[in-house]
Amino acid sequence: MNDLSARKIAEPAAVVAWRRAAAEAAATTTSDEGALELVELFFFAYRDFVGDADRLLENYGFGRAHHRVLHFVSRRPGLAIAALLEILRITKQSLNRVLKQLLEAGFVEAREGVLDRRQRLLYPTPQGAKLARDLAALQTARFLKVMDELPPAARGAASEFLFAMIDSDERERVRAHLACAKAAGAAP
Amino acid sequence: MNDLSARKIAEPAAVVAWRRAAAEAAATTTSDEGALELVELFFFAYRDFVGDADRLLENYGFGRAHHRVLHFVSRRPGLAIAALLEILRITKQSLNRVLKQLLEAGFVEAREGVLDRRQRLLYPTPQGAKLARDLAALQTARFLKVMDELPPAARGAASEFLFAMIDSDERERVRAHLACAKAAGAAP
DNA sequence: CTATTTACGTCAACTATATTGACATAAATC
DNA sequence: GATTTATGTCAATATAGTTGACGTAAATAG
Repeated sequence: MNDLSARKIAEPAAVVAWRRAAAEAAATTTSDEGALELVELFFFAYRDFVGDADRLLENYGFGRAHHRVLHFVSRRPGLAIAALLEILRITKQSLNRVLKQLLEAGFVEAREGVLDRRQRLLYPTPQGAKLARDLAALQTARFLKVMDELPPAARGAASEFLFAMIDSDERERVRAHLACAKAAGAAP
Repeated sequence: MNDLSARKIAEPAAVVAWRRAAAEAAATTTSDEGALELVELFFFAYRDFVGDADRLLENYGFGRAHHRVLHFVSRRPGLAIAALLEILRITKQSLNRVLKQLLEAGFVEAREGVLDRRQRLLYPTPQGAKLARDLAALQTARFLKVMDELPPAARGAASEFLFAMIDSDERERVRAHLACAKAAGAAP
């Protein structure tokens, strides 16, 4: 029932039907009704997207908050507290509780900054890096499957679409952040 | 700074640069690194997407939970409790707190089911319908702006992409739900 | 060199959203 | 008449967040 290889064969009926409906709805311009559908689709898509990781996190006694911290620390090793707070948009008090747990459990470690010794730069431990990879694998698997299901022409569009959904005054920051993460990920 | 009309002219630099990068990254197949970027873009996009509504909800002393209930009740008037619980994937105890507040504040009303008198069918009051419209307007505005920024060929792809992101065994349900909401919305 | 600012930690009280578990009621159904 | 179903409710608990106040060490401005 949950077999991935079977899905490709068993499921396209809904996808095909949807593709037709979507194409009709968005043929020329997007209507208000079409936009309302997108609102709901976005809600359902995000719900299922985070659901994958939630189930794995339970085994470690962690929640979504831990996941987000571990993810961004792993993607950007050497991240300072302030930078992390800005990404997550939470208060330092809220971060501190989950971060402390990750530090104590040995999934993240903090090193004194070399340029600025007030900073505590965050790094994943080997254990933390492994969990981050496992979590990321679940989520990238969903995207890779989606890309496989989508017609090739629509693949780049997904990325453009998501980027356009971000507040315009935040996009540069996000782009810089992604570039930084890409550089960090390429090294080891 | 937050002027919508100005954005169209002031902002496309980032969008254009991104479009090129996205096209390159997803030219043939989507790599693991590309999928990781999508994971983060999805996070940031959702964060900003719900942020709009959050600010409006504050004026009413409501939170996201109230928003979700009000949204689905407004989109599907006559929704039964059990159906709403399945959509939201929360427990009835959790729903009850939020729903009670919406009922007391006069944004939602419950009527006894005619076919099954055990059911409490939920309807938005005129006041609730107005708030739901205002909230939806914020979110559809974001989508409409995005669709405007995107090349026409990419517009249908957004909908397809989001639909494909939903758990495959949930898609039929979502599709049915959307069809129902569309029918309800078309009437008045 | 002193004064201020910055980066961070921490204690405390509180809110919002969710959970599990147990029990209650009325209506529908077998 | 017995059971299942749709819903409500009380209680305890967990998670994730908030505001506000205060502390400390290091960087930086005067």
